Amino acid sequence: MSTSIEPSQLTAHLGYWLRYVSNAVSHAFARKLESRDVTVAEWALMRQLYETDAIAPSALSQQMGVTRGAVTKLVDRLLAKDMVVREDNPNDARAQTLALTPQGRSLVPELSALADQNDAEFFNHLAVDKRNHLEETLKDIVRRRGLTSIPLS
Amino acid sequence: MSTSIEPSQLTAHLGYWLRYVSNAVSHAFARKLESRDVTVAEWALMRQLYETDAIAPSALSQQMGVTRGAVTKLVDRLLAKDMVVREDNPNDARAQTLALTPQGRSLVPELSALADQNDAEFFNHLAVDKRNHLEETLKDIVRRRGLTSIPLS
DNA sequence: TATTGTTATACTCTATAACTATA
DNA sequence: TATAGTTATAGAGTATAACAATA
Repeated sequence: MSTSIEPSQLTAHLGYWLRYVSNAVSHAFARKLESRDVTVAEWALMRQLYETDAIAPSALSQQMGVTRGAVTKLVDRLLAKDMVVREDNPNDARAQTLALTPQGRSLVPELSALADQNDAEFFNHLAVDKRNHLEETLKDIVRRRGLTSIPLS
Repeated sequence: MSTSIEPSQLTAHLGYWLRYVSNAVSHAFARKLESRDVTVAEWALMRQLYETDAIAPSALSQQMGVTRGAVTKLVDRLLAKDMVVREDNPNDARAQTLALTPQGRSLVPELSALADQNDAEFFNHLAVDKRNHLEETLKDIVRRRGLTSIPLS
């Protein structure tokens, strides 16, 4: 089922289209998040914390697929916004745990609604089974990511 | 078909997974491109030029879904690397046309091979029909992008 | 020695908006 | 006035690598 969007076999790469769509979706989402003074990466972190409250930064970095340094920076920002708390681990003076503040926790559903709205703009025209397919396929790739190289430094 | 990756309805967003996977794929690809001294965005531009040689920067920016300013910067870099040429349009002194140099053109298949290799790492475990589905769905979204907001400034 | 988290540094990618030259 | 392209500025997002503290 070739279309005018695919003029050459040489340049038909899934990674390319993935990046193209992801950039557009994330950019539109960033605009929506501006109203709540949250960035996309901050949202991703809060979303993860919402699920696994409380968690060590190192574990979070692995779940998010980014470095510990990146987590440090995001958390610094979210601390300043009173969205998360950082606590020392009494059992290991090197370790910490992160958790959402009540304020942060209550914001997540609002952000989630914006994400739903953003999703709708980009994916609602797809048939339901196509949408589900896309979701399953993406998660399938995530499950496999151990096989490939994501920075964990 | 719920899995441990989806612990909450509240946080099941396609945009989230798209970004997660896209980041991982692009990062791994960036590492591969380093050996040719090309970045991912430069590759995207060269890929587009490969298909529509020669083209105006403004048209290219629309095809790529980025601003004209972004194209200017990428082209500046690719000029320095002798990958593209920038020519004045004799019919309109404001306009230009961009094209790949012979060197740039000959590099594209090499980069394409790296992209294939990268795709393989992330998508080969998927059944063929799932992979095709993913590609079609992504292109489907791109076709619709006129409906949503991509910066064109 | 290994691990946890931080920090310094440096990119890439991209936008916004003002600007210049031309139409 | 409108359009083509440039530029100045800024910020998000992220990595790498060295570091300090602790285990």
